[in-house]
Amino acid sequence: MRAYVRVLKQNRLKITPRRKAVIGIFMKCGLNLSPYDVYAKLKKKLPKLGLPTVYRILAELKDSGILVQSLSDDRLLRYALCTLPHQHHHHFTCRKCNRMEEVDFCTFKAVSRFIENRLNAKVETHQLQIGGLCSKCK
Amino acid sequence: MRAYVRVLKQNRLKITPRRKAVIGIFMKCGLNLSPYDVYAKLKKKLPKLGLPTVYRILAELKDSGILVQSLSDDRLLRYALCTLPHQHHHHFTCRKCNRMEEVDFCTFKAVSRFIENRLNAKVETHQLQIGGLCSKCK
DNA sequence: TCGCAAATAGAAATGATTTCTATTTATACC
DNA sequence: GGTATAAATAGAAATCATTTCTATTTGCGA
Ligand SMILES: [Mn+2]
Ligand SMILES: [Mn+2]
Ligand SMILES: [Zn+2]
Ligand SMILES: [Zn+2]
Repeated sequence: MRAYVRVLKQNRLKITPRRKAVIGIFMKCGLNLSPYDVYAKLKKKLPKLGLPTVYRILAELKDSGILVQSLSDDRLLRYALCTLPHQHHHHFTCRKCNRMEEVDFCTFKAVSRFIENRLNAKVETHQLQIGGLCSKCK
Repeated sequence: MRAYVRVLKQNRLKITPRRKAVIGIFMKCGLNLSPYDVYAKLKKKLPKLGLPTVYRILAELKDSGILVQSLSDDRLLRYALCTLPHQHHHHFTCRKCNRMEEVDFCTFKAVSRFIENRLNAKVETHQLQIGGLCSKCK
């Protein structure tokens, strides 16, 4: 939490109970969570919490690099903690427990070269979603 | 078009003017289109066309393998023609003209091995979105 | 401690997508 | 070519995740 507070300050975001609570939820369960998931998990401790606040905080934490947003098949918003901000990598998501893990390995350069040669295009971005079963769930 | 009609029949879908028109739009412009894009492009020729019909036809054509659905950052539905159905490959999308091109090259096996060794997880799926500028737009 | 910009709650709006139902249409069969 | 039937469609309405708005509260620098 100490480190996250530092990141909040770096980004000129005030250290509010809501923001700490949202980060706490992710630290505790380490899952891939939707805004409503976060809202539901915090509703007991913070009965006055509003859903728009959760949406805003999640977006801010993403912009700060604390969270990553995952594009899932259902096209709903989902976020998870990222421990390697500002460093190119990918994420593996368990389809059963929904846990997300860092994948600090990328072979995209070869694909990029293939595309630039074959299609004569300029490759700028790539995003990889990896799914399966984590060590606990398989 | 001939080939697409065959695919429709294989999937027990009737050959209707709407379905042919939707396929025709993709054949003509070859872009990555949202349901509303398709609707707008067809509204002149088919003034009575309804948006729910477009949504349904796009989903059917995707299920038949004629179209692929792309996950874009805005999380809206988007479809494009796929000429390599039932064959593992990826797609490159031009951020300027929105054209989509086949990328019949994949280096994911190495990433998969890395994950299985490092995380002791079972990798099942992967999806790759590639963006940049096509040969015409760059 | 005080003042103020930032953060929040709650209500409301938005807008993409889906559902529902009555009507129309493609096509298998004669 | 005509007919029966299930599939397809239009149009209205519902759904529901997400965003916007505004009055109130709060963190924190001075
Ligand atoms: Mn990460
Ligand atoms: Mn394809
Ligand atoms: Zn798991
Ligand atoms: Zn282009």
